[in-house]
Amino acid sequence: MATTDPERPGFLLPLLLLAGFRTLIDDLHAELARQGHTELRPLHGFVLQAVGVEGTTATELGQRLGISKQAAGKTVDRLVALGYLERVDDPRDARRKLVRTTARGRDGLHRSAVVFDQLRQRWADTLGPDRVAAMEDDLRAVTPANWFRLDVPGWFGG
Amino acid sequence: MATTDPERPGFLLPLLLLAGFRTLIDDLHAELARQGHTELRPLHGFVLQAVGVEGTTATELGQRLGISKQAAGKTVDRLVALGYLERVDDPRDARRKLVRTTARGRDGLHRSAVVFDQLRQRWADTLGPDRVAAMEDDLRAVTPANWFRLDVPGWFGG
DNA sequence: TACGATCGTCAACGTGGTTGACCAAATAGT
DNA sequence: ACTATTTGGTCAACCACGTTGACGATCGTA
Repeated sequence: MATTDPERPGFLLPLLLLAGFRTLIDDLHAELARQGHTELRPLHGFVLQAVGVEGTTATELGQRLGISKQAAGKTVDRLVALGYLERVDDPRDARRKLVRTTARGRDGLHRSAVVFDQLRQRWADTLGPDRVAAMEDDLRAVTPANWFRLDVPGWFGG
Repeated sequence: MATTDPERPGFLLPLLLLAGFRTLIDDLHAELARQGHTELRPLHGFVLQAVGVEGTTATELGQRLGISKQAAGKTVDRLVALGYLERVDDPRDARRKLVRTTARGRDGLHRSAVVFDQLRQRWADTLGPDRVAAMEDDLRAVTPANWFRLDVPGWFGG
């Protein structure tokens, strides 16, 4: 039975994980803003990623993000208004409306991937590539696989 | 100039950090609910922690959490309604209203600390104590020190 | 004493989440 | 072929959390 090291109380771990997440996301969006994507919010990037290049429907998007289809629809509305997504009628099913990324959406998506790679590289430069890889492997070992719930605002707040 | 390993794209790192954070917080609140604190939301635990055992004012709480005093006041309202906080007039300054934890609040705070220690221990059992410590040290090295902004819902969503 | 800074609160609003209800369209069953 | 059920999208009402602006009440100070 190991006792708790008073130097390393358990509550620090989640704070550090959140700080790491937030640092990456803030750095990403600072850089995206510099590259012209000033309106993009953290949430939007994840939604864009979830829509992907093939497109989806609002209902399916909701399932992917772990939120209701109504919430997904609202977020799509906003991203449509911002010019990142578009709705297209599905010729094979008049009920469905396909949600697709626009050229601007794909640009944001591509730039995000590039910046994320750069940020990871920056961490690797600071910590060493093996330490970053170890962190990823360790986190994978203690978190459910293929996890992707994006209802962060509602989850955290309530 | 290192190139990006296609096996380890940069966007995975923030997802894993978020997943780690969320896993810990979800496990904490599942256990707290089991111990009688069913109404506590993730945000509330942090607010409780920020109030501390000495108490504060809404304005100071807002500064600690990185949110406006109005937002802090609203959250205090909710935690008062839930029985975790109480407001007391400051006898030395009629403008100020001290926010203090109730007995129930202190109970939740204490249980949270215990559960967080247990969860960290569980990670140490899985990964090895050195790996958890390394993760903490590494995260500390790449995040701003003494960071504590808790405006997560508004930050992420917008 | 009068003035400026501070504390708490009220009001209005934006954003993201929920559930319930509903219509239209596709699919399944008799 | 005609119902009956399921499915996709939207509208409406609501809650939680954040924002800014305004405004009394109180404190500290010039």
